[in-house]
Amino acid sequence: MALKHSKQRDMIKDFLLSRKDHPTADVVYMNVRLQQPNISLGTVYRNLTLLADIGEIQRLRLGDGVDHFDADISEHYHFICNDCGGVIDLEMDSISSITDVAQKKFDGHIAGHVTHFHGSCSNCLKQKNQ
Amino acid sequence: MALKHSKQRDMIKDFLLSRKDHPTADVVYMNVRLQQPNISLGTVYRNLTLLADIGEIQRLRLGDGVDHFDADISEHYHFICNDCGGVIDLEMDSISSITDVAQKKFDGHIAGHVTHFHGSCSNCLKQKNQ
DNA sequence: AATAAAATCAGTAATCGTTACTGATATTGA
DNA sequence: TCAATATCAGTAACGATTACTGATTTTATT
Repeated sequence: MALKHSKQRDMIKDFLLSRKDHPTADVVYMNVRLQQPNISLGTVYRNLTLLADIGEIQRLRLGDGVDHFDADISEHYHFICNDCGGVIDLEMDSISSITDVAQKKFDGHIAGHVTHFHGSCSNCLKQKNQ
Repeated sequence: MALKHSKQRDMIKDFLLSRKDHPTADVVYMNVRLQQPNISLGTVYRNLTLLADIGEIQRLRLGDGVDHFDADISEHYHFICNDCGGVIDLEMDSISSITDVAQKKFDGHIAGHVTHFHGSCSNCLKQKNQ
């Protein structure tokens, strides 16, 4: 039952730590394979799921049908560009009070919320205005 | 190019209107099939997508890997029970100001947000306390 | 260091939700 | 009534993810 150390898991975590763009399992696979050519896609999926389960990384479901992964587990919010599909971390004040707003008239217990924002990133805005 | 009327599309929309629990495509399929036994699952998917595209229904991505559909297109928020998986409409004050909070330090354009809440519904809370 | 239990692996097959294709059918404007 | 075409049922294909299998690593114990 105890977790054993694995080189593959380390490489996956290290790769995620090196990226700020929240890659998908497939992107992780393609990149880790550069250093570890015979790693299996199943290993990537298994370790991403394991790392997310033990809380070392975050699994992001941003509505594009593909899971993204983020080694930054601090509470923060994401922006998805409708035009280029890019994912960007947002620097913003806390909105955790929305949980209280939702709790007010609800008789169950609200443990948390999932929020992300969408629109056009500054790069795509520039391109449109030309 | 013009949209033609279809009995199947009507039945799908009517079924969605009759439900408050945001069913998945498969649930729509199983139920509409009771009245229209030879309807195809592809037809259900195609019409759900079409209805969502023209804004007559809402497609909900709640993080469980399956799309849910809602004939109520007014702005409202959803609660997903971590225990039973049920989806419930929340009655709550507007939180649309979170878009402004996110916009403040962001140089792209934020068009909107996607939010849902999770925790334990009142039914599951009761069962745990027994 | 040698050993043994078991976690992890690579490789591959299977699953699941969804989409695309095809020839037949239904709807609609003329 | 007719022709154009949107929609259909049925089925095959797809992409993301998970499960399976026998081989390999890791790790605690000698």
